[in-house]
Amino acid sequence: MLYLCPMDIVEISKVLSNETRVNILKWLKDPESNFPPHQDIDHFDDGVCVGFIQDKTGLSQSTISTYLTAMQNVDLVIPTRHGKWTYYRRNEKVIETYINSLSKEL
Amino acid sequence: MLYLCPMDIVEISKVLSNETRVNILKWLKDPESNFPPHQDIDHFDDGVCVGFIQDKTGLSQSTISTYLTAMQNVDLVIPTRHGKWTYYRRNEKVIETYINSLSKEL
DNA sequence: TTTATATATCTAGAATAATAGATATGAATT
DNA sequence: AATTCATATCTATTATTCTAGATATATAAA
Repeated sequence: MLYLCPMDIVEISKVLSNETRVNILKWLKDPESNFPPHQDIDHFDDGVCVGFIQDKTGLSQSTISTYLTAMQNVDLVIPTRHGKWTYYRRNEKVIETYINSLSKEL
Repeated sequence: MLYLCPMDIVEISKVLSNETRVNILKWLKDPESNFPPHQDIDHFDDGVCVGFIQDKTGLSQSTISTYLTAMQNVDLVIPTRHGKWTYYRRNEKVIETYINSLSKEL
């Protein structure tokens, strides 16, 4: 079983202390039912493009991009570039490790 | 199994997005080894007094009192007054429910 | 090779959090 | 009842986060 260090736990908690960012993580659990189908790609294997996430939140493009970058910085999500689009998917390993760490540390 | 609503999850995450507050929660898990013995009371059944927690953090009295009040507001800790002192202990039920909720929601 | 599109980054203002000093409250002590 | 002690609350300052508009970049399309 893997655990995060205290600092990483706090950093991830910061990211999760915002309702929009938590929602994004939740939506990415089931892209099929939370987002329209992509055009260039007929699957969600690499996640969801920024524009779809932005549309769903109603916040500005720059805000959502900033959020996703923050989530990526603590490895909660993984970006993949396909042409003009960046797709973001959950990093299940880190999410699980974070919860394990809370269970142990907290 | 009990779960918290999304708003409560975010509010608790906010409290946990600060290293000092996370440390306080951790220290309260094992008061015997983290704090000196109380004078008026020879046990930690109701938790630890504010002064001891303040000493351990090195932050000001008002800051620690504010932190503990914030933790109490989301039910992470339970205060008990004995004479001049307020003792704070962990609310294990809420901590467990928070982790359960993350496991399910996240 | 200009133009359009998607995303990222920069810049800045508004909102919130961190933090401590001063003051208030509540309980014990003198 | 005046004093002391522990904690809480008020007030103010600084630091950080939120958020969006403007701009930059990277890719695709014309």
